[in-house]
Amino acid sequence: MTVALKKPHKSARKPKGDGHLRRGEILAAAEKIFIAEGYAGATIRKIADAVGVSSTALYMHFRDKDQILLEISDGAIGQLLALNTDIAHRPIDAVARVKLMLEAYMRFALDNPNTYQLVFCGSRDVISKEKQAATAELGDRCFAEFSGPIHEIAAAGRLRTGSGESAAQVLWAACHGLVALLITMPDRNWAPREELMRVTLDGLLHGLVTD
Amino acid sequence: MTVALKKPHKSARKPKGDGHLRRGEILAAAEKIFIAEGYAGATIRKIADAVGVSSTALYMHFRDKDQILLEISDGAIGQLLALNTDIAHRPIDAVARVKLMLEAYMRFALDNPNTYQLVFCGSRDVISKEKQAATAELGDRCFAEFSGPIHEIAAAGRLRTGSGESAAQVLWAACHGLVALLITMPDRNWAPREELMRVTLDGLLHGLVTD
DNA sequence: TCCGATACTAAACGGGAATCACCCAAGTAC
DNA sequence: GTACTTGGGTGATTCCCGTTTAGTATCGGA
Repeated sequence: MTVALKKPHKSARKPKGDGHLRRGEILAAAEKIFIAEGYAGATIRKIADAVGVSSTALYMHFRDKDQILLEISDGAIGQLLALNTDIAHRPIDAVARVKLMLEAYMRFALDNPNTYQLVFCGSRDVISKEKQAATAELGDRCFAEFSGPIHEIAAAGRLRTGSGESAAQVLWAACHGLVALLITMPDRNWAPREELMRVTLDGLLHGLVTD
Repeated sequence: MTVALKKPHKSARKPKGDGHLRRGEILAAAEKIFIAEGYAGATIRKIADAVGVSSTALYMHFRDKDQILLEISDGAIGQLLALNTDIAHRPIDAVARVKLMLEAYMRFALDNPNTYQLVFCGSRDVISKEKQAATAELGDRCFAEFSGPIHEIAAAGRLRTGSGESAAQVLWAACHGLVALLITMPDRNWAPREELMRVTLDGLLHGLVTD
């Protein structure tokens, strides 16, 4: 019964994880490595070593490497979605909601650069399209949440140019561009991040939305 | 003397490329494959096969795979730089020059998606920082060329908010974001590209620059 | 007590980039 | 002509990757 009585097996095999405990262990280890070393750095073997298990064992719990990392990303994107829905329900001006959402989006990206890259900069080179299904759907819901207030603004006739849809896409793209460049080229001579974010938001909102 | 007299060697070895001809052959083959299949698809072996040479031979002419692909990118970015310098010297309003440059930038990206991704979306995962030296320098010169008219605008006191430097970076980032998303997520429900580009440019310029 | 399911393992596969030790042709010096 | 150098070429090898295969230890239940 007690652990101490366990006879040493001939193999150094790790005992079964009780229940679905092992799955969580793998995700936790993978997340740590992924955050520290990015997609390419988080190899199956490294993750397995960190858990103290053979690389093959990961395939008991996950279909492949991408599933592990996308599952991690799902968690993170879920947080982003939660932020967005929270902001969406605040009783404030639609423009203010848009601003808050985009700010939250950019801070999220800068706080989780590897996750952000995996989900939003992932070329089809690195990760195949079909596997992204679940994560992409979460991203869609984020965007939908964000589109809400934009369409309110459009419906109120406050868009200086373009449709609500294109305005939403452009706002998203501009913020994406800023954080993507900050993440992938961190050594450039950037103006202070806060100012860049402010200029992006103020500039675009002032240019797109009439008072 | 004549080629016809050449005795067949025991090996099917490809004869030496005269002069530095082989180097060009490799670049041409690599470019074709890279454009068609992207970074991961352009493997050393595929390129070597296309040239009709062993994979090892590529290392006679290039330090590693990245050097080949970055050299290709240099050519493309050179074109972009030429476009920018051309526009820079036109006798038109600074705002108009900015607009033209950004438009040219976006069209270039959409026309050369793989090159664009390699240079501007390249995570450190995929391609190490030091190797980017030459290409990054070209990119810098592009940005410098682009910054010129922006600083003119700033000097004329026509900037509604932020410094010239931050305005330039924000404008670049916004355009980057748009094309990066269009390239990496081509299947989304995008508004027409022309409208997205127009709304981005009109919106931001209207928001940042006073008449 | 045996049995099947489950969670694990070592070993191997195939394919990437890069390197190794060697090879051959051509030029040049003597 | 003969030796030496040099530059472009090669097949085999190394190392790492994700993934697969075939086999093994352990456990819950009949």
